[in-house]
Order: sequence, then structure tokens, then C-alpha cells
Amino acid sequence: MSDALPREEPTSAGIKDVAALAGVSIATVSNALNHRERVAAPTLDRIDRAIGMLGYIPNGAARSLAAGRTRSFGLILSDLGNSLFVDIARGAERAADERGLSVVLANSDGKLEREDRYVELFAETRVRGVLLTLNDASHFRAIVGRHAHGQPLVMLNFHDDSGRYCTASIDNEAGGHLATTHLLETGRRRIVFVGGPDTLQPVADRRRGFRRALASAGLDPIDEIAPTWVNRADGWQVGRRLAERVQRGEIDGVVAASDLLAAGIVQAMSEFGAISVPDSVGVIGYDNNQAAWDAPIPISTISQPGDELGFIGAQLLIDEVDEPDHEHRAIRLAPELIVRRSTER
Amino acid sequence: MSDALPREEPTSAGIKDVAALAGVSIATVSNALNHRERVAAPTLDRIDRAIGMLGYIPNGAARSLAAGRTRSFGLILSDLGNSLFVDIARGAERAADERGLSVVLANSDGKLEREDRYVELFAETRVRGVLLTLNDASHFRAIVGRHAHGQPLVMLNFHDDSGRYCTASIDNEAGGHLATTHLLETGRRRIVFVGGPDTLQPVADRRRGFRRALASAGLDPIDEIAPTWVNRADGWQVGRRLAERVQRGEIDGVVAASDLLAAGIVQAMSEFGAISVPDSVGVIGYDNNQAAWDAPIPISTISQPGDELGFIGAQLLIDEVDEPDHEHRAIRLAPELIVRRSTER
DNA sequence: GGCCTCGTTTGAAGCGCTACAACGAGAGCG
DNA sequence: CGCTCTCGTTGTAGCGCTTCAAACGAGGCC
Repeated sequence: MSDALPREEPTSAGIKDVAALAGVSIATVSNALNHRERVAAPTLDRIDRAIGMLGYIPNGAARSLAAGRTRSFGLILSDLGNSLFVDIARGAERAADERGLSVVLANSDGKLEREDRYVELFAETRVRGVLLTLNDASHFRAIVGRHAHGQPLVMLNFHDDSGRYCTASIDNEAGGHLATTHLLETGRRRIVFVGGPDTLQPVADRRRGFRRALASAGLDPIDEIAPTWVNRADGWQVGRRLAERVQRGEIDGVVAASDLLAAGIVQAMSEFGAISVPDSVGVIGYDNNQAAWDAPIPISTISQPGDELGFIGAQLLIDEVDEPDHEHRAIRLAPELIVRRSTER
Repeated sequence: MSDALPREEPTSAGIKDVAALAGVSIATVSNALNHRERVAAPTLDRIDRAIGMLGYIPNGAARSLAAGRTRSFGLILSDLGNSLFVDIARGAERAADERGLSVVLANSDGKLEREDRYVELFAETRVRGVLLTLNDASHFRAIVGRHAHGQPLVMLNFHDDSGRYCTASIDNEAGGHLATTHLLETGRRRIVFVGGPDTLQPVADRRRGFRRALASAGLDPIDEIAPTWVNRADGWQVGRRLAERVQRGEIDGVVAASDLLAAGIVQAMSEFGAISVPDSVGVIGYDNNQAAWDAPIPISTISQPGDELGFIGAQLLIDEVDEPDHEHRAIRLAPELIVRRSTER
């Protein structure tokens, strides 16, 4: 910014100091800050110079108190370790940038208690609104029950058509369908679904898509396996059990609810059954994690437009704040199939 | 919290409303909020009930304006995709919790422009102070040059002994030394270092530790390779070039500056040279990323106590805010060796 | 010359809360 | 019994800014 201007007042100058130095009233300084067009050019110039000289930084608390609103909104992320959420954050920041807003992040680790706490913290901060990423339907209910409705709240990665909230999610059912259809199209017929607990809405939806795809091909699901969670170790356990059945020819396709799960399965397959993926069995994951393209046998997957999700979520939120006659909407984005080695034919 | 109390004023009740309902002055309500011990038990009780009934949420902006300070500090993370930074955030949150403070996150993506922007945003917010994670020494200089010194700033993952700032970092030189010593102890003698650009302070330090370890074993470094960055693709490129030299017996150990780099190297080794890791060459990474333990050949690595780093950084910051005669300190934490397959002997 | 208009500037009233001095009422004491 | 303490409580002055009605001055117009 400015180079070697004589910065005074290391302790922080106020708007009064700026006004005094520029020889105008504080109201004019405030106008220069918030409504530049109202101020005559030469005045503006003097004020800008004074600001630079004093190193003046407006006090955000006073600003929002006087203005009655902040210039930021909150985003509560449920899993910073998952790149989907990092993408969501990026998208939301992009939308905020466009409107001169900023995004304040918080990390809930998927824990209800922390989701609650940050919703409350953001309520105190009087942010414009809150974007909340959610997995678990029971958390949704808890939060909705407790939410004061004072402040706009948009759910991300979760859908709810009740019209009480805006939600933006990625169509997980379509994703499950897409994954399954891909296996069918590459000739697999004996397909299992491996996914975590159904309280996780995305998992439940993917499973539904899976069933629908099989049904429309006139097939029955061989089996559905629900490990307690969806990480790599779980996948490895499952893969170990599946390996035998693959060898017996009972299974030739696996739809996994996450890439980590898929990676674990593939690894266990080759370790325990010397089974060739994709020759003996096709495996497809979900998320387009680094883990998927990094694996020894790169794993086909369903990619989720996290960036877009964050962007649209933020837009919904901003719309809810700005539009008086806002109607809640439930937006679903389409996932995308990414074909890699693990399902080749 | 409370269940079915008759919530009034969906639009937000103020402290006045609470005072009126409880039949006390607003000063007493404020005391009940900030200095419970000053208020008599029965009064406290009435106030709490009134707060519950009205669904009163104190206005943070007004609070911090009146109090002259906020109850939160800022944390600028340079890479949300790296679990180290997520750990740092956790540690900082833990330290903040202990003192009833909260942490506001921001994501700089390691970009100077964004680091700047958020330092400024946090300055406006008048947070108690800012924790800034930094990689690049040039960014440090830029930010220091521009920083108004109004507000405490602690650098994380970066060290600077000049005494102008508190810094907390993990001793990367020790880490490089540790990694190299481990390879030496498992019998490797022809060891290369693979690390990114030396403007990244952690990489430069690790390299220094590497040299020192070799020197004290009376060996010369075979070579030092600096890909442009430290991700997996870079590692793969490097591994491809190294494979040949491993086959010729010129190299039997690789110290990589990150796990991703190491993973790429290992992968390329087996793809291009059918080289056995760890038999023909030992490879050690850095960071204890998921990528390291998830790899087909789990990779030995140096683990960094990110949680502790965040915790200590937050403590330094809090100390700087609270202690009038605070002296800047430069803290270094010790990294830890984690042995896995890739260096077995 | 008087009256209007328009572009600029300004005084002052809050925004919702905290802090602090000051107050009243019992309690304890000589 | 009068005095001092102590504990709770309260009135009120800001915190630093935005906003809005009102003031101002310089032209422009009839």
C-alpha cells in the first residue's frame, strides 16, 4: 500500500482524528468511507490522505453496531479433512467476494455440540447469515428445533424440501445411480453397495440411487454392506470379506460410498485374494478425493462440485438476506462421473 | 437447551427488554452476563429466566464496542488441504476454549494477497490478536513491513529469532536430521534429499538438518533435488529420474520434504524400475499425512505436533495480549519419527 | 434582485452494551 | 445509638461509528 508516509498513532486513530486532520466533519469521513459518490473529489482526496497518514483502520464493531449489520457471514464446516468442504469454503468465499462480503469459517468436526455452539456464536456476532454443512439428519432436526429464526440459515450438503430453509446439496441419489449405471454399462451384473450408516443423508441417498439403477436394469442388489464408518480401514475390512465372494464369482462390481472406502476395498482385494481390479471386479468410489486418483490402481469415482455448492449456497443466503419476499429453495447440483482404471473393461 | 418456553420477539430482544422483564436495571443484567458473582442469587435467577423467555442473544458488536475488545482471535491458515493446519486449528481452538475465547478461521491458500487481506480484516474486527501460519520467508517480510503493530501477531510454522514477533514452529532442521539419521541407522549410505524451493522455510530447514546428519556421519550428500513444488506429481517426476540411479546402485536412500513427494517417488520407483521399496531404497517422507499411511507401501515419516503448535501459538498470543511486559519468544517444538514399511530393513 | 435548486457538508441522535462511580440498606462494632 | 462497612444495585457516560434531517453556499432562472 502506502510506502513511507509518517505513520502516527500506533495505538489506533479514530474517525475523529481523520476528520480533524482532513479539516472536515466526521460525518463527511464516514461518507467518504461508505458513500464515496456523495463526497466532492477534492475533499475525498484530503480524507484519503489523512487516512493514509494516520494508518486509520475503521472499528468493525462500531461500524456494525451503528449500521445494524455486519459485512460477513459464517460458514460452519463439518470436516476440514475432506477436500469437498475445503472446496465449499472456496466457492462461498468467491460468492462473498463478489459482493464485498467476507466469510468467517468455523470447524464443527461434524459434532452437534460444536455446530450448535458456532450457530450461536455467529448469532451473537450478528453475521448476515450462516451457512451450515451437515451430514446427519438428526443434527438437522436438533438444530432446526433450537434455531431462533432470527438469522438466515442455509444448509449445505443436505437437502430438505419442507421449505423451512434453503438447502443446497449435491444430488447423491443421482450420484449413486450414475456410479451403478457405469458399472452396469461396463458389463457388471453382480453388484454390491458398501456404505456407512444410513443416518448420514448422503450415504442413504447414494444407496437409494444404487437400488434404483439396479431395479431399472431388472437386477436385484446382491447385497448391501454398511460398515460403521466410511474410511479406508473400514473399506479394508469389507474388502477382506468380499474377496472370497469375488473369487467365487458371486460379485463383479462394488459401489462404495466414499473413495477411502473404495481404496481400502481395492487394497484388501489384491492383498487377500490376488484379485485383479478391474478385471475380476469393478470398484467405484465417491468424492473424487485425492486418495482416489493417487491410489496404485486409480479409482473411478463420482466428483462433487463443492466449489459450486459453496458458491450457490452463499448466493441463496445473500438472497435470503436481501430479498424481502424470499422463498426458500432446495437446490440440487449434479455430480459427475470420472472414469479411471478401477472400472475399466 | 430450554425446550418449549414461549419465545417472544423473534426479531431480537435487547438487554433493555430483559431488564424490564426481570424487573431490574440494565446494569444488573449486564453484570449477570459478565460478572455473575456480583449479582445476588435470586436476582440472577430472575434474569436468567427472562433471558430464556425472550430468547435474548447479546449483540456482539455492541459488547466489543463497549468493552473495547472482542472475545476472539483470528487464525489464518495457509493450506486447509494439509492436515497439519487442521491440527493447528484444533490446538488453537483448545487453547481459546480454556479462556472462553473463540477462534475465527480464514483460509489464505498460502497467497500473500489473501494473507494480507485477512490480517487487515482481522484488524478491523479488532480481534484480540492474529495467528498467522506462514511458509514463505518473503511473505513474512512483506507482512511485517506492512503490519501496523497495533495488534498482536504470532507467526506459526515459521520461526524468526529477531524478537520482533512471537513465533512458534516445529523444528524442521531437527526433523530433517531425524529422518536422515533414521536412514543412516538402517544402513543406507547413499542418500539424496528431495525438497521444494528453498524460499519455503520449512523445506530449507529440513535440508539443513539433512546435511548436518550426513556430515556428522562423515558422508557427503549424493545430491539434492528441488522440484518446483512438493506434491505427489512432482514426486512422481523425480522418482522417475531417480529410479535409474537406484538400479545402478548409486542411491539407496531418499529423504523427501513431504509425504506426498515421498508417495509419488515410491510409486514411480515401482512403476518405472520395478524397484523394491524398502529393499533397494529406503524412502522417508514428512508430515505424517494420511497419504503416508494410506499408501500401498506405508511410508515412514516425520510427524509434526500440529495440535500442540496451535495450542502454544494461541497461548503466546494470549500472553502477548494480557502481559504488559511481554517478551517475544520463538518456540520450537520437536518433531517425531514414525517408522513404517518404506524404510524397513 | 429574489427565489429555487442542487450538490455538499454537518450536527446530533442513536446503535446495544459495559464500566464506573455512587447509592441505599442492613450488618457489625464500639 | 451512631458510625462505618459491605453487598447489591443502579444511573449514566461513553465506546466509534452511521444516518438523516437540516444547513449551507453557489449558481441558475425568471
